Amino acid sequence: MIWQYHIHKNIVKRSLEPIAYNQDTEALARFAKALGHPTRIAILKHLENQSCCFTGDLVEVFPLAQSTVSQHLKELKNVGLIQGELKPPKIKYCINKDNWNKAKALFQEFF
Amino acid sequence: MIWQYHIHKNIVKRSLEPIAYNQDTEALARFAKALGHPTRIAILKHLENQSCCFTGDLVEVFPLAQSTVSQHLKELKNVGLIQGELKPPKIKYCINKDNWNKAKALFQEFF
DNA sequence: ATCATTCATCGTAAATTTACGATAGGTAGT
DNA sequence: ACTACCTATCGTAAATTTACGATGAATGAT
Repeated sequence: MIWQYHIHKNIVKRSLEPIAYNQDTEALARFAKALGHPTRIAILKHLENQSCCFTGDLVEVFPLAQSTVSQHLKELKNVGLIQGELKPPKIKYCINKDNWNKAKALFQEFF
Repeated sequence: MIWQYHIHKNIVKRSLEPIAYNQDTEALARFAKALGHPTRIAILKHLENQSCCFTGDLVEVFPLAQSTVSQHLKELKNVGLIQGELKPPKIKYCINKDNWNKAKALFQEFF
């Protein structure tokens, strides 16, 4: 049964170079990915109601560590759906209308 | 410097019980997550054009292993965005209109 | 019954995500 | 300068995702 050893040695060669999809497809997937966690959806819904809020507010709303909330905010910021404004000693987060509308348009076009 | 040992022994207690968000938030996040990969977006766009297609067609379109394409299809099927119909020896995949419209409505309401 | 075709599933490796506590940084007030 | 406050970042563990090749299951044809 020596062959078993060889069979289980299937080293996978991963295609390093990512597939180049068209711009809209990539953008839509990026937005969708950012929306792909209930906490982030909830954060955005909260921001839509309040228009703006501070990190601390969210930490009180969600039963999550402050660092975890911060991480979710970072992701939303990275795709551009929100933006932070320094209001010392706090940071005020708002929806980034431009990119919000971009995302909206992409989803509308898609569906 | 014995304390270093203890400092680095920060075992994380993960909150096992997931947060209960409201139904729509969960559903929207689930759909968004499924759309959160460019390949899956591309597959759905393809299905919108063709109305339907076979797994094999997609394997030719994308530079991905057959098993990988199949896995993406499975995820789309799991959230209900597509459905498969046996057309031996192939399987014909189409968009699931009901759930597609459900997703559409959730995104529209959200934006 | 056997074979070819088509696709799903298994097993696995690497990468990424998600959560936490601990720590660092930046600003306002004392 | 020191302190208090708020938030970002670091380091890490566990879970999940994404990719592959190999295998298995189901059907139609020979």
